[in-house]
Amino acid sequence: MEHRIEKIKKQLQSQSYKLTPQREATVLVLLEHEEDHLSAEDVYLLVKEKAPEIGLATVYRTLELLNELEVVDKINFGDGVSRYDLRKEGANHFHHHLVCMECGAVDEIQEDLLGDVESIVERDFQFKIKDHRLTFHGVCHRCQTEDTAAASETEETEYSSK
Amino acid sequence: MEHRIEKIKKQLQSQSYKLTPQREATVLVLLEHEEDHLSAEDVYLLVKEKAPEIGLATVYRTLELLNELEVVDKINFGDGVSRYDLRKEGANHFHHHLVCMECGAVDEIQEDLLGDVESIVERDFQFKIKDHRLTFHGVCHRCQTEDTAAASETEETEYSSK
DNA sequence: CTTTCGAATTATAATAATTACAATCAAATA
DNA sequence: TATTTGATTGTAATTATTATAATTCGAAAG
Repeated sequence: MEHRIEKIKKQLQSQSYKLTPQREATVLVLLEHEEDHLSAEDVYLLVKEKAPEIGLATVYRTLELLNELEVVDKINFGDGVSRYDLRKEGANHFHHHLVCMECGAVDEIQEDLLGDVESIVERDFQFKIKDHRLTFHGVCHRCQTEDTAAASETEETEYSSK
Repeated sequence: MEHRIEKIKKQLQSQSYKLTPQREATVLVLLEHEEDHLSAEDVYLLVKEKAPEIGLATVYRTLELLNELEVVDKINFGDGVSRYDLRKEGANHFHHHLVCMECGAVDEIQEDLLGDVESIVERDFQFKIKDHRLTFHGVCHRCQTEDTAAASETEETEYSSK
């Protein structure tokens, strides 16, 4: 964990940015919640526990910066907020997502899967691919088994969808 | 063109919704701009030309309704606004997009391409896929040829997301 | 060690997208 | 015709995000 912060620090410094305490706290929160898909507001609240004096605008700016450095990916699942997802170590492509339409859970797929598709697209459309976003919407394995077992118990979603 | 409106009308009626003049004007605008990826605001301005008395809230509501009926797909390219994309006639899956990081153009891919990938995902993750979103970010064929022509014009290829 | 300078941060204000609200209107029904 | 129901309107409210201006911090120079 420690060396990942070091690495990010070097990335920042290579572009003459600094790893300020606020930025460090933000990165720490992201590392500790690698599995989740936090919104800027979520990150803000969590960082505040470590560094209560931080401002929301700083969190936005830090996330923006980390996005430019490709440390995090900004993603939108259509619920009105942007979420920030830490890129896996050594990953050269953005991972994919499975969004459950019933419980709201978001699972990740680390495997590439798109290699062939990308070759086809680059050839047929003469489009130089730099990045991709692939999200499947459907029913996760948890909800499938629940559904067959207990008919339809209203399940609260993970995200507070306004 | 006329029969597509008829079809949408029937879809509405089958769920006991009505094709009101405002809804009809909105659908018409969508049909006339099938190639584009309009935001709610864009649609509003265009519909106003046909039906000046329409309100923005009605446009939002109509688009929401059409989205539920799967007549349009709501999509977000990360620029802060939702865009509404008419589903091709007879299409049973949402089409894919190529977003150019240089000129901002958005091209569409109608071919499926994901059949194999979806089989793998459904099997390996026991995830029942209902819908998908696939977007490639990169450089479109137009910008590629421009780039090679005027190779050393601007070194800056940074993509300002806003 | 002190001064200086520029980047970073803060609180707050502004903007932009979207949704909620309350009154009005229109078609459908009795 | 009177009543009910659903749709629309303009506006207000809410939410996410970005811009601003003043302040602080930290490294480099003296």
